Amino acid sequence: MTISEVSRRSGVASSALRFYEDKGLIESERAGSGHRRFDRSVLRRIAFIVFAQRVGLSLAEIGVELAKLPPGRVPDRRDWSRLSARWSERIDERIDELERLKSGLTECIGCGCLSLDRCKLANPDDRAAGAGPGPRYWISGPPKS
Amino acid sequence: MTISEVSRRSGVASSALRFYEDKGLIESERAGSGHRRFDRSVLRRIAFIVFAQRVGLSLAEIGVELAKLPPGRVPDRRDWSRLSARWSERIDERIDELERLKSGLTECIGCGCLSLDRCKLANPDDRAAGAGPGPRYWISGPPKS
DNA sequence: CTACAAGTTCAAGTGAGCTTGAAGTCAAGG
DNA sequence: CCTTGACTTCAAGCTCACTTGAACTTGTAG
Repeated sequence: MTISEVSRRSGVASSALRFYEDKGLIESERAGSGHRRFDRSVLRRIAFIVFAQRVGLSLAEIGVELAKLPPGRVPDRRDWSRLSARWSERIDERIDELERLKSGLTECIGCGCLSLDRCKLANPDDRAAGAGPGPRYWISGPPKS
Repeated sequence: MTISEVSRRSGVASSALRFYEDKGLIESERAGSGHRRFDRSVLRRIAFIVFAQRVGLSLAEIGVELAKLPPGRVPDRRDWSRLSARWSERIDERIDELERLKSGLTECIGCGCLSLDRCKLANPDDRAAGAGPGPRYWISGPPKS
């Protein structure tokens, strides 16, 4: 398939596909002309990438996951489901967080408890500031996750 | 409170606080020295900002929400809960999406259906590509949301 | 008075995830 | 032969959410 066909069928812009290839997330061969030719199996890979992004993984993390697929052959159902297993956890964690946020939103911001340095919801690890850059460690802890 | 105290109590870096003030998300007065002095109520505002970010709102969207708070007085419980109401929807949508992703992950990527231009899960609006930049319209539809 | 920490502004840098533009190549149709 | 359009590379640009650095002023402790 040409890059434009892959783009059309996947909904991902050609520029993004080249970008992904650059990053090693997908592969292609070259026609004599130098044009990319993609195998149909790339569509499933792209699907995985798109899904994983929605789940909240970075492209780097997605790359790590994709690297676990068997090299040299087209991955089958079981290869994919092995990868998928780790997602479920991730998704559940995220859902849990959202549930916590939802209740915190009424129980915590609505009431008077939200002093931020006290509130268990906002600050579950009781961390002081300065333990890292910006607010991004908040609520779900340091980004080992 | 000084900026460093707000930073310590909120867990948000001073630079981020200045950034938020620049963006109009928080306010301060100035001591004779030109140093910022924050009212205690800013902590709740910051809490709201941090929470809202975790829920997935951009700072711009958060600004719009915060602008709905009554001007000229410290917001009370009811002011906050009015804002919060719209969150619940947003959170629920996001949870729904994650649930869909979770099932799609086993039902769709695991099996053979994931052709991306067909799969209802990946492409619920049956959109062709080219309808926008990048893969970001995927799965949850165009960003009117 | 001297340090020094903490504050200020403003400009520039960072990283993620792409997009856009310039300049050029290649294949097919008229 | 000429145009058109799809492709190529490479560099630069963009948005978001901040961070960092330079240069400077203020407040506090000894």
